[in-house]
Amino acid sequence: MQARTEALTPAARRVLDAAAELFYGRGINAVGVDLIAKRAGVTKKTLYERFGSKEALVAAYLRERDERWRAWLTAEVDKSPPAAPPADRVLATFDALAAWMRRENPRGCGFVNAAAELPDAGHPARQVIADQKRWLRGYLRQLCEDADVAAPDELADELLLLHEGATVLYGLSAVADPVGISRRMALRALERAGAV
Amino acid sequence: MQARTEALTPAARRVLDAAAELFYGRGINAVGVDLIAKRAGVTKKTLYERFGSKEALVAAYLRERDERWRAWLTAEVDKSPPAAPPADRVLATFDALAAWMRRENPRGCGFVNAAAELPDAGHPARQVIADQKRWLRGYLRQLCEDADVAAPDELADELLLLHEGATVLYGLSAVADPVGISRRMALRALERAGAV
DNA sequence: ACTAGACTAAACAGATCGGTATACCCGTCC
DNA sequence: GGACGGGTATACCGATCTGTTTAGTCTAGT
Repeated sequence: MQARTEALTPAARRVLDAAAELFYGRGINAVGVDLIAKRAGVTKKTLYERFGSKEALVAAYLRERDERWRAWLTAEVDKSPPAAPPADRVLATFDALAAWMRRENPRGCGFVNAAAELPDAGHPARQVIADQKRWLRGYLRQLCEDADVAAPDELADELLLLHEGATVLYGLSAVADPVGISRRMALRALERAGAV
Repeated sequence: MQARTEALTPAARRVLDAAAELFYGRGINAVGVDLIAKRAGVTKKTLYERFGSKEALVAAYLRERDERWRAWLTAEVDKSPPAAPPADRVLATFDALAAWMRRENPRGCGFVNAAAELPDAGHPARQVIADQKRWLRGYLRQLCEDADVAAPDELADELLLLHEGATVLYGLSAVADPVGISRRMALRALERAGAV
C-alpha cells in the first residue's frame, strides 16, 4: 500500500515504470489504470494491492521522479573539480538541467505538468510537488552560501526562477536554447553577487 | 462551427464562459462537456452546434484567453507616460503580469497548463499556445527595440524566460513574490543592455 | 507438507466520457 | 403565414473511467 521505492515487488516495479512513462508522456488524467496494468503485464488487482489507488500511484511516480532528479543533479554538480571556484557548482546545475532535459524531460517539468492537472490541494501528489521545489531551492541556496555570496536567499530565488523558466520554455519549444539563456543570466547574477 | 469570439450566440457565450472557468480551474481533461453544458444552462446539442467538438471548444477557450491577455498587457504598458524612458515600458510588462496573476491566473499560465494536458501535436489548441508565446516574444522584442538596446533578440529571450519563470512559480506558490524577482532581474538586464 | 504472499484471469459495478438522434418550442424576418 | 434559426428536453450510443469481486495458480521458506 505504501509502496516505497525500495523493495518493490517485481510486478510493482513494472507498474511504476509503465505509469511513469505513460503519465509523463500523455498526462495523468489522460491515462487510465487499465492501460497501465496492461502495459506492465499485470492485472488491476495486483496494481491496487501494491499501490492502493490511482492517486497513490501518481504520488509514487512523482516521488521516484524526484529521487532520480536529485541524484542526477547532485552527481553532476559534484563532478566539478574541487579546485574550481564554488560558483562553478552553481553553473553546473544548469548544465545538469540541460542534459536532463535532453534525456528525459522533452515535455517539460513533470512536476509542473502534474500540478497543472491536479488542482485539488488535497491530492497526495501536491505534497510531493511542493517538496520537490522546496528541496531544489534549498539546494541552490546551499550552493550560494558555499560560494560566499552576499545575499544567498535572494540569489537562490533568482536561480530557481531561471531553472523553472528554462524548463517550461523547453517544453513549449518557444525559443531555441532556453537553458543556455538561463545559464547566461545565472552567470551574470553570480558576477553581480561577487561570487566569480 | 468556427465560433469566432465576435458575434457569439447568447448560448454560445455562456458555454464559452463556463468552459473557461472549468477548464482553467479543474484542468481540461478533468472536465466533461456534460458539465460545461449544464453550467451554461444549455443542452449538449447546442454546444456541439456552436463549437463542433470539445477540441474546438478548448481552442476557442485558449484563443479568447489570449485575446484578453494581449489586451490587458498592451493597455497596461500604454499607461506609462510618454515622457518616461522606453525601458519603463518593458518593466511595465512585469507590473501588468503581477496584476494579471492576482486577478485571474492563480493557477499559473493557462497555456502552459493546457500544453501539459495536450501532448498530441495535432490538437488545434497547440497552435493557439504556440501563437501566444510567439506573440509575447515579438511584443517584448519590439519594446526592446524601442528602448534602443544593443541586442534586442537576446534581451527578448531573457525577458520571456523571466515572464514564464515567474508565472510557473506563482502557480506553485514556491516563493513569496516571483514576479518581483523577475522584475528585479529584468531591470538589471535592461541596465546591462544600456537601456536605462 | 503447510502456508503466506505474489500473482493471473475475467467478470462486474456504477459513473462518466465525447458525440448523436428525435422531437418540439418560439421569436424574427420576409 | 410560412420558413428558419436558436434553442430546450431527453434519450441513446459505444467506449472508458476507477475500483471490486470471485476463483485459482505458482513459488519460496520453514
